[in-house]
Amino acid sequence: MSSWQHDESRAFEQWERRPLSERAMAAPPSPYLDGLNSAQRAAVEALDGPVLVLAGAGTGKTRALTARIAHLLTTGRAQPNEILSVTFTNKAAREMKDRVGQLVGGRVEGMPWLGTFHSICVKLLRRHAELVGLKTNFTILDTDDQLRLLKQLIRAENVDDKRWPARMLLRLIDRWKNRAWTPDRVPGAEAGAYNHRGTEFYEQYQDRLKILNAVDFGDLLLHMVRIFQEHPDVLGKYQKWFKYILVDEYQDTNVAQYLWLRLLAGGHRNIACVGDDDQSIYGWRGAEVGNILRFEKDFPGATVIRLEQNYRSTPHILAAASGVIAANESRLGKTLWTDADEGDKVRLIGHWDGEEEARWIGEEAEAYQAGTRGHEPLSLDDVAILVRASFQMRAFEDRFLTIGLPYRVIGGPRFYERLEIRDAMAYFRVVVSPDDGLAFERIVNVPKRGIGDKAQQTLNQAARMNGVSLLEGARIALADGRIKGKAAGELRALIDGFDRWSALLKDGALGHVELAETILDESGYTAFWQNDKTPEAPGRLENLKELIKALGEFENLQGFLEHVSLVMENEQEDAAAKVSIMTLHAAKGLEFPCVFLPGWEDGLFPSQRTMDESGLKGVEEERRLAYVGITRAERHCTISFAANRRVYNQWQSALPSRFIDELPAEHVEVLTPPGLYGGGYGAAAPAAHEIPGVMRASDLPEKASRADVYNSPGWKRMQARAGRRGVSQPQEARNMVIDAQAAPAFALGERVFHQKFGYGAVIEIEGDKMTVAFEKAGTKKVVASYLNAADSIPF
DNA sequence: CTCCGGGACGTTTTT
DNA sequence: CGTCCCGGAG
Repeated sequence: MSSWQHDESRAFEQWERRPLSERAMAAPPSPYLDGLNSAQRAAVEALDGPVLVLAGAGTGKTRALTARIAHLLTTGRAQPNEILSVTFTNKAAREMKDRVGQLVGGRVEGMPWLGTFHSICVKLLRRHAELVGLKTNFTILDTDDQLRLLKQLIRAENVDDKRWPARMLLRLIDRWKNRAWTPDRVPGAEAGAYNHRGTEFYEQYQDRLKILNAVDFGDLLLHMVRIFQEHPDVLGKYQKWFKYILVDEYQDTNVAQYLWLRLLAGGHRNIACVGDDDQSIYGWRGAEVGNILRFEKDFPGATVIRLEQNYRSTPHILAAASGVIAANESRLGKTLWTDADEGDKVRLIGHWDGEEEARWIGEEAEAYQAGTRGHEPLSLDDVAILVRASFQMRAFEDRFLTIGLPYRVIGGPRFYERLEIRDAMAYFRVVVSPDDGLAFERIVNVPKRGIGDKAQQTLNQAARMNGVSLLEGARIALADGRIKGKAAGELRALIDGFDRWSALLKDGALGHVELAETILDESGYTAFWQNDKTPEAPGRLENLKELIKALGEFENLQGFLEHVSLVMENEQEDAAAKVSIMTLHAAKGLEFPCVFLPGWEDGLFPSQRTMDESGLKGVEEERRLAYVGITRAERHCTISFAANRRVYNQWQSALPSRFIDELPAEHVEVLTPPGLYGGGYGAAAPAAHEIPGVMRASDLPEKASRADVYNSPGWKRMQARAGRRGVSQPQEARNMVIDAQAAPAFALGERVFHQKFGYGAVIEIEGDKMTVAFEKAGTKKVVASYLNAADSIPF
């Protein structure tokens, strides 16, 4: 953490140690104001009425936001529990809590109402659940549960779920909930949706949720909006209680969130929204840029503050980003500037194909690391590759695995989405909330108990006929003798298990951690994975252990379940320096000294599908994504594209992205593709251009041209080569850098284990490169340091 | 219940 | 070219 934060908290502690009389005579110190620029300061001090802070990328938004909270607290305007402060992600919430804590010297015992929209809504909804027909221990369904539920409904209506997939219906309902449309308020224009039965299914779905005592993510907001609308007394209470409201990433709010905020701010209107219309990249999942564009109309008399001084990137990078985003029509408009040193131009390079692009970027990353780019050596942690779509990652993974360049993929499946975690959670859910039929259904036959489809149908029937939960239905079916034989015995044992565990939960005889372990052991779930011989099994057991460990940090099972469905993340810190690979979406909010932006080809980026579905609006959102990508870079930014790319293993050619034309030429250095031009581009030092220390949007850039790239000698050579050979495979990798570190010794024929490919046998050894015949993944060439001896993997 | 093969599909994703 | 899902066969 930077030192100013420590200094400030120390100053505050000193202040608190002074005698009361002294403190009463002087204004409290406000060290959190130190070092803020005037716009940031304005954003901190404009406390009353609606405020919109338009915070460009890298302009110190979080700093202003946290200082604002510190200011509210220090001036005594509000107690910590009277500030409602909303973010989108848990990560953002955590960061804000940490930083506020540092600013006010840890004096604040948490801030109960600083959190994500969803976590705050859960808290509120638990208090008022009965107002929407729920019990206070309702469970939160995830996408998987939702899909299974919808599938049941669809099948019950004899609808062909091939033609009308549950996914489609789920997306539809999701969209409607994002817009705060309850089934009765879905506009007529949407009547044709899902074969004219969309609203009907929506209604059924909501009915089922109520019976299950469950909500989905959308409901968390929707229920609260409804409660606020229908119970003015409840709303009034919270309007008074939350004296100040702060919202982060306002451009990402959907209609339901907007309504929720507007209702809560309806009294005093002390609402401060921070956001950047140019970074709105979640329109496809319901975010309404309109919310931020309309702010001044929604909240008349609002103060609008622009944060425009950028502390992250060099002028060239900023100019490139500004040049691109300037092509968008609907924006509030900001002019980012910096007084940082000029730095490198944004580099642009075209490649023959995607594999060559990956190869080149791998070498560049190594060159930055070694410091042979004419700069200070960088850590691999400082290097990021940001792609439009996750399938692009594979080319990089393959390449980096081959050359032994350490990398990490950010994103991917979350911890709580893993099979074993969800199974374990389902057991806990039934114990905590016996009405949760979806959870019961999930594990009734996991591990295998001989309770197959037919038996499950019987259970469902019994539950429905008697209007009870699935668990109760199971009891009835057993008593009736409708379930017989092996299945009956197993089912009885399972139900007895749940009764026993529920009793243990109630009388608290066992700590919840022990209880959880008991459940997993007695249900046979742990043994199920211990007996499993697939390569994934050890990892899964490991994850279960982690789950139990995490459980220890909570007071009870319910709190934990909530945490896992709402919060739990999958980031194990690991010390080794690695190149980061992630999507542009995942990169929002992050920054790296060195950024590579590959795959800038029309159809890929901007994505064809977005253009087809959303036309110009879609292109604008893609352009904002480009803007987000470029503005992640602090000092080095390299954009690249490939003329040919293998898509579903077919070669396709593409034109460079239209966004490349929008890059201002004077801030871009066009490189010549490697291996074609007597050793490359490296010698060409950038001409020393005069860059004003402060950039304005008025220096509007001439556009770089695709022609620049096409006319480069390297490109022409590539074309010539293409003509000779037709569309072809890329050339074999040339001599690769051999890793100096000693390779672990493996014998020919030895059984080995690889994190990604599983088990295999070594069939060829070439220095530190092993050719391994993997049992599942086929024959691959990999670096020995990625392999373990198979017998060293614990079972 | 489990296994295998045919067929469809193949952005972005948080909570 | 893979992967995933579903349905039918064993």
